[in-house]
Amino acid sequence: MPATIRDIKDQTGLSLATISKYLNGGNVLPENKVKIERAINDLDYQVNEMARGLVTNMSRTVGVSVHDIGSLFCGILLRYIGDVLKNNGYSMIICDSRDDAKREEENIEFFIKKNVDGIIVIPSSQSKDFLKSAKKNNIPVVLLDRSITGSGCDCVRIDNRAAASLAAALLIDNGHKANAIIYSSVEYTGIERYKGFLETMSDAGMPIPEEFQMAGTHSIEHGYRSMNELLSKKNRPTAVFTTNYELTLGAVMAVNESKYSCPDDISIIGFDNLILSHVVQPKMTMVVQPMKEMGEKAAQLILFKIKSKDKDSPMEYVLNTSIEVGNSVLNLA
Amino acid sequence: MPATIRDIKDQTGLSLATISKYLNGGNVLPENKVKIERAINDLDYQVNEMARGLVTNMSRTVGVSVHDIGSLFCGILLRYIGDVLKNNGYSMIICDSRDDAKREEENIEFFIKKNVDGIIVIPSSQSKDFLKSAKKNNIPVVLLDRSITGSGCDCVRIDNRAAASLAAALLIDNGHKANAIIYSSVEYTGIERYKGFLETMSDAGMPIPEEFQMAGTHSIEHGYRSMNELLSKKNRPTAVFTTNYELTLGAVMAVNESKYSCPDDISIIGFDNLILSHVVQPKMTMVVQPMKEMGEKAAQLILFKIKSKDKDSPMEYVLNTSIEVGNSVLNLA
DNA sequence: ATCATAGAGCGAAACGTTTCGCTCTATCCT
DNA sequence: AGGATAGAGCGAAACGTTTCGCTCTATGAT
Repeated sequence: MPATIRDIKDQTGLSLATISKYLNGGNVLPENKVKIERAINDLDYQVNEMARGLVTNMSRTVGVSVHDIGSLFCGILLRYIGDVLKNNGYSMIICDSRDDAKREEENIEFFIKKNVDGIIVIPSSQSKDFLKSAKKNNIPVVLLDRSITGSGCDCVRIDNRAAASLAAALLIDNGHKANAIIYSSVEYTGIERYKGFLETMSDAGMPIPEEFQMAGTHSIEHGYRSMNELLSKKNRPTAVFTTNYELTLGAVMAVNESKYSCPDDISIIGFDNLILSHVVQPKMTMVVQPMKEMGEKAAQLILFKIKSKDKDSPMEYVLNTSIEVGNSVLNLA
Repeated sequence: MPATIRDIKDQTGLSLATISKYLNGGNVLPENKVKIERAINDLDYQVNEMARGLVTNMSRTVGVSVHDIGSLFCGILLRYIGDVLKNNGYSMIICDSRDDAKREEENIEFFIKKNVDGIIVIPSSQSKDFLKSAKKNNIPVVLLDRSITGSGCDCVRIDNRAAASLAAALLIDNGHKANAIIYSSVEYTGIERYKGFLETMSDAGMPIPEEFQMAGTHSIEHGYRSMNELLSKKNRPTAVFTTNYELTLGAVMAVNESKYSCPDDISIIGFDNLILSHVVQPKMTMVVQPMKEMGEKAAQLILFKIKSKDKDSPMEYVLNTSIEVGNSVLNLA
């Protein structure tokens, strides 16, 4: 039913090869160009991507596996990724891994079955099992947000240590001397932020005591429980750094439900400025990541990898973070 | 490089037709079945979906256009849609329309260019322009969450009037007599909720005065400004019904920043129970939609439409809502 | 014993592109 | 004027499946 290149051949009298050449950006005589364009218009022709894919072995599709499609963080990244891909004629097929390494691996298998040209992963864990099948099928992979140690993969992320240092510096500037950190110890990202924070504090002569280092999972629960624990101590910290969105959420919940208030009784500096900062009271002070840049860079990078088919040494883009100042940190200085 | 059906033919000595039949669930002799399965394993064979698609004219792909991929609401729906599709061997390609009718139309065009078998739309507006190209190409469309009047389209949604009635009934039960509504007057959904709320209140002998009917866009801003306006009135309402997630967010922000507090000075009943209800103080009372059921139903429906290739009269699934009770509504009774 | 029938297998055509290697024409240089 | 060259066009093969319509065998009924 839909028009094919053959219909265009019939209307223009040109050969399939010439028309195909035109469609793929090759040079044809101006008069022929006019003819072809008219025919395309008349017939409402659209390239059959499956036929094209069969020959070229390219689907013009990128698979994106996100650690949690229900998270705002991923949603925002997906927006920017999608924009770049679409503008380049690529579609994105999305799978949710729900923070589960096994599911993540299945997603990659699924992508391969669907003949994607490239894969972007917002990893759910440090597991690199999923890389195997991608490597085997020679499909380029770009990691976004969280890198995986020793993966040898292309990656777009922030400098997590530096970001945590920013947070530490801000607390120091505001005169806080009893500081705590609630972090995720199950991820590279979280551990880096932890290291950056501790190092900067130590360098400033204010090492963080063990009991103020709250390790745990990447979850609202961990944030919630840890904050409760901190608040119940005899010597409460004056400030807490929560190293990701979920932890920040949980910590804020805990404070809101307690008899204490922020920032008068406890200061909080969070991570990832999403909608949260507009709705909770007081307005949060947060370390923010350049979401737009991250998403766009990841998309551009995977497109480049697809086109260049290269074996170049993996690239790593490390983007800068900044602090958005709200009212959740009290000035003690 | 990857194995083809021809390699299986070589290893088993069977014909292409027989192997294809097996792959598509047809009957073959038990001994041949064993042979084929062994070959598939040995060769690590995977069907080339593009070749298959070229013949069958099916891509086993569904396009999903969401009104805002950055919204939690869409993220959650996408999770459930994705699960069902993937379990059925279908991939979903996602486009964001950012609440823009033009972009929505472009998304559909894009889907068609990509040869999707079916389309799910979480519409961004009442515009039905985008339906044209889908109809022309004979691709089934399922509307999710928001129906479009006169579209004649399959649809999965809640009964918005009934949902609003629930909210009204709860306020009435709690003895509220001065009630306001902040709603989106630019959407069918919002208008239905408005009607349901007003009707139930009228029936109870408590019609909502004009000045307590806050019409506007579907946005945090509208919720924020309207709540501020309501709070500044001499005769404040005792309760406010906010008819969607963004409006609820905005309204809560306004109250938090004001000298008033919820629920002591003003009660709020919101819509769409997302993470918000856990983090804001007090815990919100909300009308909740059955997200899982909605997503899954929409996916099942589009799969059915694709398979049955039918011209049946459009189906409409209307799901039930419920109320999740928190502490944001004061009992005056 | 003969015939009809059901089930399984097969060969070949078809799906709609791209691409390889060739021919042809027109241009430009010497 | 003759030869080299660049540019455009073309025919045909190839990509990896599915499917149509046929043949063949084995079974069961008469």
